[in-house]
Amino acid sequence: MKTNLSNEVLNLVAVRFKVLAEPLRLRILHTLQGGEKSVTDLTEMVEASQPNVSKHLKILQDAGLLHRRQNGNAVYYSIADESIFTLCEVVCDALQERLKNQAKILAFE
Amino acid sequence: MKTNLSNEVLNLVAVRFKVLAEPLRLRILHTLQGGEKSVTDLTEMVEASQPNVSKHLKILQDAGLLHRRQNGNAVYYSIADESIFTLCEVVCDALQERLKNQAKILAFE
DNA sequence: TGACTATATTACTCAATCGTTATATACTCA
DNA sequence: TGAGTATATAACGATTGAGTAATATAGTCA
Repeated sequence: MKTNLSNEVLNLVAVRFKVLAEPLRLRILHTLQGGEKSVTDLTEMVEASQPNVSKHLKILQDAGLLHRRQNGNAVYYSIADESIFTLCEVVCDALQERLKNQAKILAFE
Repeated sequence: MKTNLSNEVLNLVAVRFKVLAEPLRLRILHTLQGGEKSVTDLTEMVEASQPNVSKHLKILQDAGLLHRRQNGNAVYYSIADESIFTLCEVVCDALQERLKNQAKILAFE
């Protein structure tokens, strides 16, 4: 990536990161990695209140990360953008690398 | 990534995303992609106040993203974790993909 | 040492956002 | 239609974080 990113693009990227910067939203996304879930399912699985889950689902959907499907009384959400898992993976790898280096430094002192 | 991420790990990932969720910090990182810069240089290049830049530099350094080198009166910062550029790239690609699909949908309606 | 420069820190204001409680909306089924 | 269930929304209190202005710290050089 040698591109010269404009401020506008960086703003959009920041917005995307902001959406992913909430533990509960990450938990929701991670849960949905197991496939489509209803709001009730999610509410139980992520152990949060229903209004709170609904609010975060809206944020994730507005960001284009989730797909919404209504069936009768229930609403089902699923992952619309798989790139988020790549992002999490890259972050996890970087964090592991960092911890490994810190451990190395500690061992030498 | 089929791993079952614990809440603790997701919290750490969220923290990392939070660090990257500020336009000014992204601008600083992007500027540093051109190589090590002093605080004064950065302050001019990202067009922000010196105290503000210093504050964000501290946040980025605490997160392990930047390396700090002091030479006399000046302090030089450089990228310590290249993975951030991968992250930005993945986000940019996803945003482009999304826009492309939206354009396609508009064209058919 | 004293003036100057570079960087960091503190105290403050303002805006954004999380989670909660209460309530609204909308679908289903008897 | 009316009761019951599922989801969304509104209003609120509390916290967090960005940017600024003022100041502290620390290095350089005459």
